[in-house]
Amino acid sequence: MSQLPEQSSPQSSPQPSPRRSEPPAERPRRTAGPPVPTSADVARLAGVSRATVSYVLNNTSAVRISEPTRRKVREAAEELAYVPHAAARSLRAGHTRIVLLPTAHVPVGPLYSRFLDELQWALRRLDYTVVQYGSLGLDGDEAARAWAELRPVAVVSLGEIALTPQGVEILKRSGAKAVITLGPRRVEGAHALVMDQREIGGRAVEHLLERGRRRIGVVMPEEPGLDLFSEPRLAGARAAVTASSTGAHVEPLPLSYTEESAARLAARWDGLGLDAVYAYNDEYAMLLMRALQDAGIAVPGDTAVLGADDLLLGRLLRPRLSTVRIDLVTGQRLAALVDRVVRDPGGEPERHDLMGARAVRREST
Amino acid sequence: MSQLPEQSSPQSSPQPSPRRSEPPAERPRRTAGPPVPTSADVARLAGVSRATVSYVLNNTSAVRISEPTRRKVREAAEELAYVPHAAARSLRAGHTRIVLLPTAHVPVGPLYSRFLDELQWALRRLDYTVVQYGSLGLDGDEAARAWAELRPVAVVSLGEIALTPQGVEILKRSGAKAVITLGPRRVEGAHALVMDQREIGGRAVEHLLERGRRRIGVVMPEEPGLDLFSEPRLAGARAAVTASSTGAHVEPLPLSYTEESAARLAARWDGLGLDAVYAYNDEYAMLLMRALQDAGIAVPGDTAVLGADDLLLGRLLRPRLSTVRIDLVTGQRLAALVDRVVRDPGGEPERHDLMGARAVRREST
DNA sequence: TTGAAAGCGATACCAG
DNA sequence: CTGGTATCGCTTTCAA
Repeated sequence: MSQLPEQSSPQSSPQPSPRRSEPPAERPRRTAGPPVPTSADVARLAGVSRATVSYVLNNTSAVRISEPTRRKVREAAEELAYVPHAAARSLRAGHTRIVLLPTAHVPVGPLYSRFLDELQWALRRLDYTVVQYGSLGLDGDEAARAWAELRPVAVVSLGEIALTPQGVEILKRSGAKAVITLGPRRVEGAHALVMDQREIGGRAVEHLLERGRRRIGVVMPEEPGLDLFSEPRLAGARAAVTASSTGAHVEPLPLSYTEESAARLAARWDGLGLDAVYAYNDEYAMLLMRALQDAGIAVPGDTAVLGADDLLLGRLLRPRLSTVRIDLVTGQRLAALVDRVVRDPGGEPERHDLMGARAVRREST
Repeated sequence: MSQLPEQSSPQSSPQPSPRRSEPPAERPRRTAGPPVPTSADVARLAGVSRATVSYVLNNTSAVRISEPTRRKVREAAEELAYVPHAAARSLRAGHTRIVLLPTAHVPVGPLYSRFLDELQWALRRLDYTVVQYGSLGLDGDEAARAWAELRPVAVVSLGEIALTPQGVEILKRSGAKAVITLGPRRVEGAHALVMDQREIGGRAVEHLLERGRRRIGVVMPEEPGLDLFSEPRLAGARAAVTASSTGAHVEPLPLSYTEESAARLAARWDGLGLDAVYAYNDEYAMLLMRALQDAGIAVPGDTAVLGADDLLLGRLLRPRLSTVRIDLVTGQRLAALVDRVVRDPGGEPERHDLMGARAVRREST
């Protein structure tokens, strides 16, 4: 089974007087395949102790190892293609450097993608191991428990999975120094950073009010998972109307991302008596705008259409799509924040505004 | 620094006469915070042994535990919010159920997103732990080593990170049962499934030839990372031209995803003498089509424009965008494949065609 | 400068 | 039916 000579007889090197009962030479734990080299294998090949191997490979500064020894160890490691076992290491260390990012859906949109890329890159530079944990179809506590098994030092929830206060508690008790919500949800039972989606809805409505519109539709995507974003945006829209004391009206408009759904909505548009619509984001806005135009409704003449995300594609339509531009925090800044919280978990849950939003008028409003 | 009483003075308690050198009450391994409960804690609270705890919590069938004991254990676990330590478990077990998906960029496009969601979901149902490992800015072997540290049972590379034959070797020697490339690259040194991007370019050109076009531009995105996809698509386009023996011509057209770049390309369009363009995907196609129209070039009159991915948004432009529809393998099928290879790693590296592509004519060609 | 050995947490043997 | 206990791979004192 094992082809490595030194594995064939574990007790070949005569042990003067084995106090403990000799295990009967059976170790077929690994279902098959060549055995994975361990630091002990490296030590054996290099003719040194495991401790020395560890010192060399980790460049331990507290200890001086002769250069020849170092080379022998490195060469042995190279030859065996030795890769340290992260689980064993972190078990021993008592902690990991894992930053866990739960993901349900891969977040949509180039904005989010870029942000994620930045975040990962910055965290890696801070020597964290970034792990996105696929959590599709797990509910709150179930998910939290699954994440906790990995003993991450930090969890940055992008908001696609509902993180409950109990979930946060589970994570913290499993050793997570930082649990950070980055999304539409309010602060949970613990450390959390808020990316307030309401601001987007607010800016959208303010813009439409400035343009003189008073009966405002707000598109609510029917796709699952998006309500975490769309609900707060609607709330923000409502708040903005109230604050404006213009007596304007906000009307939620369910819409799914298909041409049929858009056409159906457009068909009953006249009956709705709206003079503007904030369409959740640019994609829904483009879809709806086309449907409205096809139904003979003039944009922005009869109805203003406003998106969000400032996609390049929105500029390709005629009229060019007005939008709410979202300035996300840079991944680098968030990474720094994660690092700070990890190093000093004591602080109170802070509320950071990680997002700015402002309307960009083009031609559709 | 630490506010925990037992931490305040490590050597304060006088040591009477310990038989063994008493570890001086110091275990500040965990930098601070409440200690994470272990199965030993659960055992203590429940008044049983750790073994029993393990049996109960894992529903070990080979052993019968009385119902009262079970309840005690469960309650203790609940009370302590006990979560098993994945590292310890897999260390003991000698293997993990981790399927590692390296990610550099979050893949763009709804097609890919849906596919990833499906894959994750299906793998979870097969009881794998899906981990996306952020690998931005790691080169081949470096990345492979980092992945290998987690001892994944399988690695499914979506093709954003260049996986070298050595990388594959490293992974396999670290115990990975299945290493699967799913992308434009050819089969590596090991198990690999091929998603041949050339087919897309091929279908695109065939469609344009059928429509009577002979001088065909092929957009090559200048964005980094995309060349892994665009190069094979171009190769496929060339192959299709050759196979057709129409004497048609293919012209690569560098383009970056900005209006300026598109405008610049459109400005020199007449000089290029092309009567069709396959624009990599729908997004680039939409961008270019608008630029061409703004430059007074008729689509499809003067030039046919073809995208790929069949995005909904392509139908919103006028003329509606023709496209190459890509039928990706379902995540479920790939998950099953992963599972099969994991269970029987012996088989030869297979080459599966995981993708179909066909042109969909709308109005732009 | 190097080596021996104690554990980190969970599991699965083998006695009782 | 339950409880010791050896073990996985690695780091880190402590001794030599």
